[in-house]
Amino acid sequence: MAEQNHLYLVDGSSYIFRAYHRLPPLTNRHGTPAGAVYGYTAMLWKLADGLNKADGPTHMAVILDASEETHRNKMYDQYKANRPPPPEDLIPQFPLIRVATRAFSIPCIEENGLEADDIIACYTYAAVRAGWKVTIVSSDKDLMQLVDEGKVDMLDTMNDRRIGVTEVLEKFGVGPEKVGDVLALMGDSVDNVPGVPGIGPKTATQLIQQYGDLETVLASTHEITKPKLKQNLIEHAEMARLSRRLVELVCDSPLPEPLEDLALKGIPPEPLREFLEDQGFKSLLNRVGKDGGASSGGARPIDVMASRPAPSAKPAEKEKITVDRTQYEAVVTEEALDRWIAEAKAQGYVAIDTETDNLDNITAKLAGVSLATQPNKACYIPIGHVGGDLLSDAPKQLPADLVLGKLKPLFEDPAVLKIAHNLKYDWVMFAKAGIDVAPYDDTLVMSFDLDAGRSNHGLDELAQAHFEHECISFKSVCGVGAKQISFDKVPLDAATEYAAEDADICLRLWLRLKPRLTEEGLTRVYQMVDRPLVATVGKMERRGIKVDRDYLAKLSGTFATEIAALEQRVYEAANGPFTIGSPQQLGQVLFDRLGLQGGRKGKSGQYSTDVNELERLAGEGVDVARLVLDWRQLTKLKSTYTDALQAQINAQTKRVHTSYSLSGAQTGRLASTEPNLQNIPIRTEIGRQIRDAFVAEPGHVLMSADYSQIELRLAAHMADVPQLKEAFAKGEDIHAMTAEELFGTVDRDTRGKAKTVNFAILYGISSWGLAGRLGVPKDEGKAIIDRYFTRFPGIRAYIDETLAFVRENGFTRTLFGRKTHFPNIRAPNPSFRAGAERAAINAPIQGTSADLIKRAMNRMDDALLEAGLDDVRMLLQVHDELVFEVPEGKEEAAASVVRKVMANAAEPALKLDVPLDVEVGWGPNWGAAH
DNA sequence: CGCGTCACG
DNA sequence: GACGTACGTGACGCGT
Repeated sequence: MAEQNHLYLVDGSSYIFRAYHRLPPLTNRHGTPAGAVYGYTAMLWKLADGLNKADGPTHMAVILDASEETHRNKMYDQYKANRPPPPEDLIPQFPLIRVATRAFSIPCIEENGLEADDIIACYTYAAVRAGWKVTIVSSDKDLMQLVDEGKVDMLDTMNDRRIGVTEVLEKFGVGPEKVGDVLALMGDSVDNVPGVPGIGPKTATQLIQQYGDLETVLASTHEITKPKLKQNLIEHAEMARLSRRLVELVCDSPLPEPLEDLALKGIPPEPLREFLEDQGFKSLLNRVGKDGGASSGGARPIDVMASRPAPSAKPAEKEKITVDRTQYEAVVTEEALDRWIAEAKAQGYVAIDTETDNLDNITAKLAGVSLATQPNKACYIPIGHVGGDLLSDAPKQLPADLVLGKLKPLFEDPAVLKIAHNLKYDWVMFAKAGIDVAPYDDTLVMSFDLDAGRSNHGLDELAQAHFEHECISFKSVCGVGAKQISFDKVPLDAATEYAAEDADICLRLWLRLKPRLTEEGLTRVYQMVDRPLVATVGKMERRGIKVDRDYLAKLSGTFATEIAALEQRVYEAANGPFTIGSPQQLGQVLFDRLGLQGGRKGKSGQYSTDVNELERLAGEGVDVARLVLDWRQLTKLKSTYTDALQAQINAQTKRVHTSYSLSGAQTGRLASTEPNLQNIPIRTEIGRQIRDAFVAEPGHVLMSADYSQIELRLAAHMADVPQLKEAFAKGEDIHAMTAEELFGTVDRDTRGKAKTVNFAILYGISSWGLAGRLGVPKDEGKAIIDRYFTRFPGIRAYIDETLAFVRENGFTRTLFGRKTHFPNIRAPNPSFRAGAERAAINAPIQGTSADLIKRAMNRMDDALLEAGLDDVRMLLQVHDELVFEVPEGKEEAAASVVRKVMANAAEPALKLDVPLDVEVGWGPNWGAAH
């Protein structure tokens, strides 16, 4: 039985865009990063399911746009130039299209230099010549040119509508063979095809109906009576001809794969099941095998985002892997490099890692780049290696310019997902080389979002924890201590094993962690908050902040003099010299030599000499104690700030570049290191001087914007405390209001106490601790807490609910879904347990605050750009504060944008019951900006 | 490398 | 009744 073959050509690229915007669950204001892929998967299933049915496919292929420029760009550089970049949460879905298609065992075709429309045209003509029927699965009006009665039709799966000649006539008023002429006249704003001004669909159709084709219209302008139309046709004749060529489909290119290879053989369940499990598409998963494809009840939306109660009290089972390092390849020829790049493109994702000569990525130079496309399939591309010593030559390697020139299109290819572990480091390295890595995933950030509080997130540790695999250690490759060598001196074979393994492990980790994000309800915080932050923070680190070295040196000198004077006075008062900086010696001097009373010994058997103890003694009139306190303050300021900060000024940029750890704080906060710019003094006048060393470039000011009492506001919202919410709404003094509620009167004393109590609440209160802080008996501390809970019952409920949840689940969540795990919440040791409980009460509040400022940071550069303030630069984040460098004269404009972005950071995901108040100030330096 | 101390939010 | 005495960080100096 010679049934007629029927080829279905799926326009994958256009489908995913429409699915993203139009699928019902995706009108959801957050979007879901797998939503468009889900729609695509469901659509593909429905189509492939039609095998053996009337008018169903016998052959099928998905056609994609290769990202390269096409001949149309050469004709017209404005072609598709007005396309906005795809939405951020759509980008990571592009590569998944290929993965999904492969899961159905359906060919996926793309070709450099050809758009999907052209490939579709080529296949359509070829199939028609072979006597086949063709259905083009798309609703792109350009493709309507291909429709042919009884041979070629289109299928718009969004509306489940067949498009034949009748439908084309309906839409264009002309047959398919004239559609190109109509399009040429009316233009196409989506592809930026110019057309002729003043001519829209109606006029274009009317003209083509009257004259037959474009050339005849252009040759007949003398007959046209409307003067403006006539003039436009004459003036823009060339644009119309150009437009005609732009909409012309290429139909004579060789087929990348022969027609017969597109035969549909049903849907083998296995790769499909794996893909659906990986994506967490549960309702589709239920259909695998069960109905053998019978159910085409359409795609039932959607459980992508359904956050099932996660069994996350215990981490997932280990999965033992076998790493075969002999399969790794050192890439030293152009042919090999091209082969790896092609492999990565075909795969749609690639794990990457960079090796450098230096850990400081602001000054480091690239030693090489490793890629991994599949487990055990990884390579290392050396580009900056030198000889191991003066006598040996550099190994054979490709020129760095050539390698980076070839990697750039891959690393910037929107259809290829780049995966790295701690991408921020690599991102900065590539940014220096003019490469903007995108789209990307970061397995460090994924691991942090999934397992904060119950796991470390280093690649080597994760390899051990997830795969029972021991990575080659950096030390074994580069050595330790004085004998340590930089990576660019490591011999090529050892470098390849080490570097390729990192990319290999990273890829395997990604495969393992990715599906857990949806399963555990973490896609939002990952996709919308932490993942974009990699690039946001990378930019800030590269910018750095200017520090006035001379000023710091002067301050160091002043401190040194004062410290020396204090030392002499301490020795006099203590009857002899000793090492003041040694708590051990100081304790002995105070409590043994001087015989002071009340020395407390801790578990180390050492006297405590901390600030509380010394303050107590100083209050009792012990001069040494006061002198030591002053000495400590000054030595701390000198060693940690005035001296250390000078050494941190980068020789190349003359600025200080901190590094922000994205996984540093379990609550979701950032942590700043080398140097820590989140603990620059402010609380004392003498320490505050250090802030004046942070300055703006000439012609600029530093601007500081900070959230006012953000954690208390969030507590008011989350615990639903009407009095607090009302006070914030009215802009009242919140501590005074608390004092009124607690003590019935407001004065300096009660307001101070109320402030302490408010903070105690945020930190997980204990009556003992509060009593100690307030310096009152513990009974009174307890009474105050009881009164607080009576006045603000929501607080009690919040604490009880939070504790009940964390005891049940082992983790807490912020308002945006961020998890923090508390393995100690059921610890037998009561002190561990109590500590976990206090931390668990605090984590949702501190973490939500972190989520908010991160959202603001991710949006800031775009908002500034939109306001024409692209020369305003966000430099630092200090938990509830952002610091900017602003050109003089633009302060007010910048302040307004910054305030707006920060104040609206919760929206549109959340509507808070309290306003977020942002205080903005500026001046020549950080100190003056407050 | 652990501890104590102290800088910040 | 034991436990330890507020949440989250990072850097420095001392002493081992």
